[in-house]
Amino acid sequence: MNGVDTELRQTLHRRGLRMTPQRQLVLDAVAELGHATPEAVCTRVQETAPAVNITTVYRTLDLLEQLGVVKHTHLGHGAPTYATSEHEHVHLVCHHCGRVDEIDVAALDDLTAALRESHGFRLDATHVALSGSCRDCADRADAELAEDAP
Amino acid sequence: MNGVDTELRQTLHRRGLRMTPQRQLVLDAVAELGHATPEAVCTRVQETAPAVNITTVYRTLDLLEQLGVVKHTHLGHGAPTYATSEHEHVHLVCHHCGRVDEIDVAALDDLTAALRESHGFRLDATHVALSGSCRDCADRADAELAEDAP
DNA sequence: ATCGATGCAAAGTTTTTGCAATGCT
DNA sequence: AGCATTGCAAAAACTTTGCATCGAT
Repeated sequence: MNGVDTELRQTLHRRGLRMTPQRQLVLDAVAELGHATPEAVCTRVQETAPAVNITTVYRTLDLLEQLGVVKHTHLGHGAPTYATSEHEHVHLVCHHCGRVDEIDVAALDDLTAALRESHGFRLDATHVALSGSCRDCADRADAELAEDAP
Repeated sequence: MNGVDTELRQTLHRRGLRMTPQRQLVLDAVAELGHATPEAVCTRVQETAPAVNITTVYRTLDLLEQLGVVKHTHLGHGAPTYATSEHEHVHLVCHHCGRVDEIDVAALDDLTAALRESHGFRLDATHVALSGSCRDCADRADAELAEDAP
């Protein structure tokens, strides 16, 4: 029924690990939520299975990441967020309003190539968010500046 | 004697705030350490003044940041790191070995311009680290792959 | 003398760990 | 049945808050 779950079951079996309801639910939650904190994943999972402990969510997220099924991203402030590996993108986080936009990884291709050439550094563009001001907050800041010194 | 401290004293006075030994020490520690966690700053400060509490370090770092004297950066994993505003650079963090390199902000100028044009997003390149593999870890990973499939 | 700054202790958040009980295969 | 997985509780890591005391101006 769910291709992602079937794939996960097989991946687990290959390593002698087991498929459990909790793991299904966590993976489903991550896939649905797009990019979610462990806390958010837990809340979502508990809507279906209230008994699932947040400890299990943390452990499952770690496991799924080791298996390459999900990846976490640091948005800058508090908790990391998890998303399925297919859903990879670069995050633009506004540190004024907290808004998160997503852009294509290709936007960093030039930078990736340059860093590799100049420093031997292999950039993982999806692992960190880029921080700054979104259009709205930047415009608002500009407007306020204009008031002070017209 | 120390220009940074004198400047700080004046900045504080403008807002009716006070210059204290603790604030001097915290600022000095941040300047010396380059990019340091609150914990590391505290340790450094306590080498000179053992009585200084980590609470004060947190409070002082927040204050110094509000004043624009220091800025914090999220390196990806645990605690944020603080550096003086003059010392701004982009961090390259290896998530295999934890190594942190610094590169010039200019390396992201093209990206900054592109994001601003395409999304109205004003990138603050110094606020987040770029994550990936450093040259050594990448080479090591390549070598191991070559062993498995020669 | 005033009022901001500090230290201490305690609590809040987020994440990890140990261990007995559970349940997948 | 065997052993991975889970839940619970406790600890660890990181940060914030309340309050009485201290000290810069």
